Amino acid sequence: MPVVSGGQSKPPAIRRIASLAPLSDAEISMLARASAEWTHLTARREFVIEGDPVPQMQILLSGWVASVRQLADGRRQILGFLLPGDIIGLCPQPEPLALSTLTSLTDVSVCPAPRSAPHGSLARAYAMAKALDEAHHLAHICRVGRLNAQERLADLLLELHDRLELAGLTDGGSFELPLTQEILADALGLTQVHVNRTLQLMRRSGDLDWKERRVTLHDPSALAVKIGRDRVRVSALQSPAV
Amino acid sequence: MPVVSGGQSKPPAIRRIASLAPLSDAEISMLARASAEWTHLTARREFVIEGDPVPQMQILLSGWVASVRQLADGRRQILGFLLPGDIIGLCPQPEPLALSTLTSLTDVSVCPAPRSAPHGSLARAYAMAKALDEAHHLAHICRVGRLNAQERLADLLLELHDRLELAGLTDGGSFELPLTQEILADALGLTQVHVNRTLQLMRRSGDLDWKERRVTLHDPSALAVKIGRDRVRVSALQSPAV
DNA sequence: CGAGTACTTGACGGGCGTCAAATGATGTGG
DNA sequence: CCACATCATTTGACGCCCGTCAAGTACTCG
Repeated sequence: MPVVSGGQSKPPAIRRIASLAPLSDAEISMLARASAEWTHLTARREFVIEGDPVPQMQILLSGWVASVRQLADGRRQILGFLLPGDIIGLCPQPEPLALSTLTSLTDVSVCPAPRSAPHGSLARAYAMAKALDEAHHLAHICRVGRLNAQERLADLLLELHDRLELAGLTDGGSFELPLTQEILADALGLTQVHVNRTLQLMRRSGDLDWKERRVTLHDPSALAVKIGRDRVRVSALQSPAV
Repeated sequence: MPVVSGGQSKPPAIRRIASLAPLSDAEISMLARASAEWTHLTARREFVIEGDPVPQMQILLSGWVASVRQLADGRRQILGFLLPGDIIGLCPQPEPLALSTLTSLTDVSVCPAPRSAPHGSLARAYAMAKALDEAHHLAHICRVGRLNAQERLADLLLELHDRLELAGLTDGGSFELPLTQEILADALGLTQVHVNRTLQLMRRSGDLDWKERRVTLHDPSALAVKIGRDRVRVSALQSPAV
């Protein structure tokens, strides 16, 4: 659960938001206060529905969420994943409608996102978050449009690794991946069976390991080079991470 | 080229922007004045490069632009198309870097986009434009991830039709499509050869016609139903068009 | 009229989907 | 603590959609 830890370091979600812009102490404590009002959500709940009005802006504090579209005949496409520190309902237009359904993949906790002052650092952090969202969507188009199964898997896992790293949720190349192969398949535009086969291949070639909900990329940067992946950059002010 | 016509109706680009929010007369004439300072660009020029700083915000007045990513080994993925009335360089974050390369597919004219007052209708129009961009990107993920070749083609052509309609650039189900089959292939995650074959099929089944750079969808709404496509909606304030 | 570009068509192969079933995990109640 | 249901992973056989390679046919333009 979201515990604002005693004295040591920031909780993952806040740590990640703070990495987007140099927040003031006042802004950090706004976030800390907001995260005290967290709510809980169990796994497999559709808590935002495509086409419905977008609810109050929220911060995902812990757990994983998928942004999903379902086709009439049952096919599903996962548009992206939301990780701790990601913002829900960040839409500049008036009376926004949700562009996708949000489903909790795990137990999840969220809290209301503090309103930002017009020109403060928090507003900048939100703008960066929105831009990163867009960058991830574009990366996903490329993945699904032009990469083969192995490249898709590697590329997605590397993106998730980079994003989780900013929240302090990685341990070297290793991190928790609370997804089933079927969910990966729906994200990558593949079938569950083929994802499985591709994973076997990558395990045997030593690229990764995956047991008990934990993935280990044996050499993330080598893998990134191998498939020709660049890190995401959306602003010149940004360190060359995420 | 961009002629602010004598007395009759608004030029396509302005017409489309005005469809996003109820602009005041003052705002409309700001747009008209801005469009008088248009610049020209010939076809096949990369005028924004991925990773470079984003230039001054501009309005695409006429012509088609592709948002492109090129992989190291030569594969290309087109992330989306920009049509007259679309905004270039609309990024809220500070010192933004371009997330994709912009290539003119035809001769193109652009003009600087007027700065919007903080809470005016023009700001709302820009916010809507940004939201529509996002919606189109998400639609593209689904297309490329889960639709087969025929569905991809139909879905993309329907989207382009709907967007051009708002600019007054359609004639029933028919509109100019200044794209080669190779460019369509790069957008749809297919090969040029397979796009060709798919087009033949759809021609023979009576779904569409395409000669001399002009496509005709014989029955757009029937086609939309056939492939299970909904129109894009990003705000409750929006009429159920585009 | 020749060169370039876009479109068309055919033959063939492979990556990935489909169908089906076995094996292994996880959890719940008796 | 075991019986049993449920869910996730694994594996095999087979086939199709789409990619690849190659050649031929229009168009356009200098």
